Amino acid sequence: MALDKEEMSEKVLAIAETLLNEGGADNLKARTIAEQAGISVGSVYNLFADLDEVHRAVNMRLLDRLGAAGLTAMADLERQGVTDVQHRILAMAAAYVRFVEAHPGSWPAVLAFNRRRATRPGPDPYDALLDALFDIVAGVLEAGDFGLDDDRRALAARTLWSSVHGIVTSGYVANSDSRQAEEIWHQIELLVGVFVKGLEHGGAFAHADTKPA
Amino acid sequence: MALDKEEMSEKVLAIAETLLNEGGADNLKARTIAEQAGISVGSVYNLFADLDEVHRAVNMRLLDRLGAAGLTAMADLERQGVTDVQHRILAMAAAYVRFVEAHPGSWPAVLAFNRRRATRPGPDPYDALLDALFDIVAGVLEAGDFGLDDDRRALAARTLWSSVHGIVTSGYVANSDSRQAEEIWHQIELLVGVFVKGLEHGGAFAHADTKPA
DNA sequence: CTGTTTGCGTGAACGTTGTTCACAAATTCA
DNA sequence: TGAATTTGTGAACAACGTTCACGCAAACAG
Repeated sequence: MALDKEEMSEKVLAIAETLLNEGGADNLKARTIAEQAGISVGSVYNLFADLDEVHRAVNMRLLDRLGAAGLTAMADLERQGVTDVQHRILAMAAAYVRFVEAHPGSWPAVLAFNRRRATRPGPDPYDALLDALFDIVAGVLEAGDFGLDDDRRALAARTLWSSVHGIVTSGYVANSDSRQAEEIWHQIELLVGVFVKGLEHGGAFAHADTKPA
Repeated sequence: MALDKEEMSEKVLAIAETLLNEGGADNLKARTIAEQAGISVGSVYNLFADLDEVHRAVNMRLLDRLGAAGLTAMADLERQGVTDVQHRILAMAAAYVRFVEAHPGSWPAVLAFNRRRATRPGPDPYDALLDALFDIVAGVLEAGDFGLDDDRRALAARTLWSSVHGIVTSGYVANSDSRQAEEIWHQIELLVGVFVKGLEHGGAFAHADTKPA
């Protein structure tokens, strides 16, 4: 009858995700988790080393779902026979925006947590998940045939996606009016349009001789 | 002999800035401030309502300095007679990157704090400072003569600067290797190059008919 | 000059947090 | 069944933000 260790971990993570989404990182408290899960505080620390591990696990799940949403969006467009690069990038961005909007509290927590982590040894599962997103974008750019070599295409993918990310996070810092959502989408449309046009005209190779000091 | 109330506030802010820069937001503790400033905990709360107000004040100073750095960079280029849009945008971005690199601990704290604040009534001094940065970029774009109306130019400025911001923040989440700094600058060069090329070829008006669901 | 008022610095104290740990219960093994 | 091992428990600890009754010193009134 009693829940398995793994099942209880899942329950704890589900509770943690709800708490994060409702009140941000400060709302993730050991005692609240224990109470809502029907276990004691000590048991939480029996399942996870500390709250950081809980937070990390929740973030992993979120990033996993985000990657899946991106892949789904791409698959949908493929089914419709859409091959236009601009359309596909915009669809990826739309999936990203939808995801962030669906997790108003926990997505900022993902970023804040990710920024706070110390330099750890070994390959980071975090980076692996983010790289998966970059790879999707790079795949779309590959179909665009802009005459980019692999390195330059990967650079362009990271640049484009970091830019989308910046627009979304900059846009959602303040009040989340509906005007805000419109502004964000206008910026994304402008970015993607300009980016594709720029790549078509070889802007990726336009080097200026200014360097940072 | 004893410090003025204003002088003590300055001292507290200087200490707070150092603490934030060294250990992030979690390192801003009332007792540490009190100890280093040579006053009691209560006195800190006599000068500031709570630690959030201290953090906010530190962030204001940082944003102020960032705006000043941007203006200085523009003035320097003007003195050299540089009017090229790409050069000027890159100089702005370089100033931004330098600033973030100079404040490895407190700049993430600015972002995390800014993201956490509740919807407050009235005009936000935060937004005012950020708008000042956008205005500088918009001014540079105005000199580019891309055939943009005011609204569209403002949108382009926000888009471009949010993108730069995204590249910088995405790049500095993990280990701050020197390779990381190079990657960031490559992305910024690519972004600005593509952006300018895209604007020159009317990419800002290239609308796709895909909309978010 | 003295008594009063006002303002500010003080640090003990409160409530809440993450985390630990000695112990009890339960489960597994021999 | 008895022993051994694992798992669950909640009281206890340290550290945190924040408050507040108290005392001191300066400013003011008479």
